[in-house]
Amino acid sequence: MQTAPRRARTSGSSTRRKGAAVTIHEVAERAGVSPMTVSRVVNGNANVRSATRELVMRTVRELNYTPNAAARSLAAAQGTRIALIYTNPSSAYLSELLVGALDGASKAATQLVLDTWDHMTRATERAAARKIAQSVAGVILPPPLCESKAVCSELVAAGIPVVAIASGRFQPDISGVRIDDFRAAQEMTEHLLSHGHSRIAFIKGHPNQTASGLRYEGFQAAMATAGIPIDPTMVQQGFFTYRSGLEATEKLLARKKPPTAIFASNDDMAAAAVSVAHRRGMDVPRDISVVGFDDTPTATTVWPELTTIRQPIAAMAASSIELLLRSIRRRKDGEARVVVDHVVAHLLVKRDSVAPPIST
Amino acid sequence: MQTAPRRARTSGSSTRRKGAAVTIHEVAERAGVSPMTVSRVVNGNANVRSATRELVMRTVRELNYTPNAAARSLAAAQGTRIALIYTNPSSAYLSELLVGALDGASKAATQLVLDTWDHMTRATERAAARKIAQSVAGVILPPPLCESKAVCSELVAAGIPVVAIASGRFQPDISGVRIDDFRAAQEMTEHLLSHGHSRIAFIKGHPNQTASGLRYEGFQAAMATAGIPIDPTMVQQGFFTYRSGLEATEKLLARKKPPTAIFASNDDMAAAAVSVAHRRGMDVPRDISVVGFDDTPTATTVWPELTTIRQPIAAMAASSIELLLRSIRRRKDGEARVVVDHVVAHLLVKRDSVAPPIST
DNA sequence: TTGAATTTTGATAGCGCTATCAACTACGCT
DNA sequence: AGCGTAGTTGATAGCGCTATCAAAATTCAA
Repeated sequence: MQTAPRRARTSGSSTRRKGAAVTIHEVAERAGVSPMTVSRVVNGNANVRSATRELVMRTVRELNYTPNAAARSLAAAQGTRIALIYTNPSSAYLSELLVGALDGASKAATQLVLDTWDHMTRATERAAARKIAQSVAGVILPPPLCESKAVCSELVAAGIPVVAIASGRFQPDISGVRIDDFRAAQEMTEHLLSHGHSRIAFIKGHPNQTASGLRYEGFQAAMATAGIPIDPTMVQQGFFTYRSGLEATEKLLARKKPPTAIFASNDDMAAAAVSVAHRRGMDVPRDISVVGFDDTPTATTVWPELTTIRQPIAAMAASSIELLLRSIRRRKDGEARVVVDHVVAHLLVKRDSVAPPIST
Repeated sequence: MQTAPRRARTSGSSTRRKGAAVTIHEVAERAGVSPMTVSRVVNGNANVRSATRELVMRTVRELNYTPNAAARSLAAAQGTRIALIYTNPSSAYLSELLVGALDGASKAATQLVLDTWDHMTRATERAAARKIAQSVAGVILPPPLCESKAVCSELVAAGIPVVAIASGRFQPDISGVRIDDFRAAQEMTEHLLSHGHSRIAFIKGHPNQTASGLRYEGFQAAMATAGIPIDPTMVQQGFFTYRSGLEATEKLLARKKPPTAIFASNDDMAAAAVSVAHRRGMDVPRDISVVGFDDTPTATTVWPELTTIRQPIAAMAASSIELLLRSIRRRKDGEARVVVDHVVAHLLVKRDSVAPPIST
């Protein structure tokens, strides 16, 4: 029990000392164990007798101890840096994603590094993945990067944990944090249905993203349940861009019997739909209802503001970091890679772009 | 010269050692000085002979040394954290701002903390400012927060350095990083003029932001130089929101002799102008040209893509961090507060929303 | 009951950096 | 010359935590 030296410092001459922060030594002393044991408990190491563990945990709670992040990462000599790699174009999430990730990172005292991978070939992506794998302990992959088999496999091969955000498919080997796209699309369709719409058009998302498929399936399911057959000409292929939304909507509204509602797979395309409707002299939502998906800033920028599905991107990013950290620690303790699929709740945000159809 | 122990470790048995990271010791050894001296140089401490300083700096550059953030904040017992406080609503900058700030922060091994101050009264803002001043060493203030006298004065009173981003006015007491809004607006107006436009309408920005005034003045100056009087009814008050742009444009286009070009003080309002024009059956840019300001994602989301002024927000955020860090260090060394006004270059981005007027 | 295999615990030695103060330079002065 | 005084530099001692390995306590088989 190295109580003596401790006492010496505590009562003694320690010239520089931070404010109130409780240290691991104080916890150790109070609990009557060594700092090392406290460290083990705090880090969830297995080899601690459960009686000891509980004693320490209680003390930690009593003293309200929080490990010092700087010291931890210094001692661990394992710069726990996490990379967030994004490909800008489609990513209207970005800012929220960053806010959440940064928040999670600073809570966990982890350094977050950003990387943009634009205009890359499959080969360059592979190379980049290999390179980043050497400098960070974990990677967060928002769409559409998380759909790239090349990137994922390279990262997994390098043995670092990966979390995919908002990826529709639950991939083997990598963990995911996402909403239930299927269910959300279903709810949105039901929402439209409940307003009395039946001629509902759907603008699909980019085919390279699995979420697109799930959203469409959710739509199909709701329509089927309502017993309304889907007119294939009322389903247009989009690519998540405003431009593609414009084109899809033009086709939809050029029909002799246009839809009374348009369900676009994301907000940008929904905004485009509103724009085209306006151009044709239609009022939204009086003449046609339009709904989007994602609740990006676009949804509240356009007028009328869009009814859409909110994904808690920030929270998702934050929990990705926690997830990553947990598996990094686990890996260090030699445990097996654990893959989790974390589904978080979405929310149907009702705004001003939906009304009952005129012809009801 | 404590070379001996150093050698021992270098050649010796050091069981745990991080990958490639260059340490302060390596720099010191190479430069033939003590680690302490390197530390002093890196931290910009004054008491180092300039010959020594340069030698060390060269070595640092040669070895590409980056201080270890964890070790630094552990030793200093004073985590150099800097806060980025934003008020979301108007801030379409956010994501770029964050990317830049994060980049700057990680380069400088500083922790960045984010804070949102929405829906606050002057009093709560004061309180929040006082509180944050205690937990961080510096603050970055993007608009519109940087225009709040209450916040600024509180922060300045607390003695912590503040950098205002993209604030039009150059405030005393706080440093700023911004573009030349006046000049940029002038250039944009000249651009329109050079295409043959003369009936140019202007949609002003929110009156509580100084940049709004400067942009309008730039417009005025260019028109004056061209010898074209400004029709006051062609100048509408906007508030940087899409909605306000909608209303302003409605008024503008309802006139018997509508403008041939609209210069909106930001991209959201310009996008709104495009939308209204479309609704009235006008083609952009054939029937009317529209230009924006800021080059936010909105500019490339709408169709046609907007000609606008690009502010290098990311770079501005990054240099804010550097600026802040420098004055934090300086303050620690007991030097006086230094206020700088850093004007960065803007860029006129020509896209598809401008064409010569039909009636020329 | 005893010895080996196992689990649990603690002492030691840093991680990379900086605060502190002592030591060592120049200088200018009586 | 002798001695401050300011300006530079370095040695020392941690910051709070964890990797490592040895010691101690426990379990289990024989």
